[in-house]
Amino acid sequence: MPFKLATWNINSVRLRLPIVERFLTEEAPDVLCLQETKCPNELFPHAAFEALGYGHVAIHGQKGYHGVATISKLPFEDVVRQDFCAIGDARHLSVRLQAGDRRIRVHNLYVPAGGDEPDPAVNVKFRHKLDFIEEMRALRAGGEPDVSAILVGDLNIAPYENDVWSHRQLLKIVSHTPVETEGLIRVIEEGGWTDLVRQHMPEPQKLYTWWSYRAKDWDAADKGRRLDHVWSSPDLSARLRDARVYREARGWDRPSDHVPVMVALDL
DNA sequence: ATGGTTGTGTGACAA
Repeated sequence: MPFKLATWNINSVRLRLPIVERFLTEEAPDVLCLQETKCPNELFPHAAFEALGYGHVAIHGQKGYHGVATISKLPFEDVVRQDFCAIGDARHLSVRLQAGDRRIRVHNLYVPAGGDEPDPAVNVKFRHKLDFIEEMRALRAGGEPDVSAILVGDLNIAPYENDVWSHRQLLKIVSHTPVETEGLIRVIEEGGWTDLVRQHMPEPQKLYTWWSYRAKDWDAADKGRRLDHVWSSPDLSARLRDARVYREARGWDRPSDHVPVMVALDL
């Protein structure tokens, strides 16, 4: 049995419980990393996950905005919540677990969206996003001796040309500007990470994980972006068996604007 | 260029 790990920006874990339960039942990942839970810690729906066999849940939530959670069939040896940019946002959570013969650090991240104006001088949200990416450079695939690493999440950046519906038309749109895409690729390269989804489905294949709620017909227009990512250390990328984007989840009842992304590793 | 939708928690803001 492969080790399966998924990431999903759920846009309210409480409102989306029915489709999260559907995904867990149908696909049975060992670990599911959620972003935008929008749920204070004391209101997190633990019982629903426990009932499906996910007895190990680490949360980092806040009221109203942001929030990440890592839901697992496997126990955690360690949980860390990092306060990126020191402003108290719940945007990072990492756990260490044992899968097969590996110990794995799993980072779950929700990178700031960055607002509409891609100019850090006039838009503090964009400044925050660029600062956040800078701080991510400290996350290394080989950060701990004898521990493999996975980094997932809604990184709110589509780094490659075919991660957006039109490279040319999105070059000045936040999520695909050169300062963001180059910054994220530097995090990948300096950190020793491998983009598992692109390893499995290389450019120039178009790949999207997000479609705006604002489009009249998201499926027909298909103006998507690949904002959700799964990276790993090289020892794990050598064990990659499968990577999938669950496009169909965008059409489920009361969907998130993001869909799940899952990898399977032979461990 | 503009406006389009969704969620939290019932306002204004974030995405």
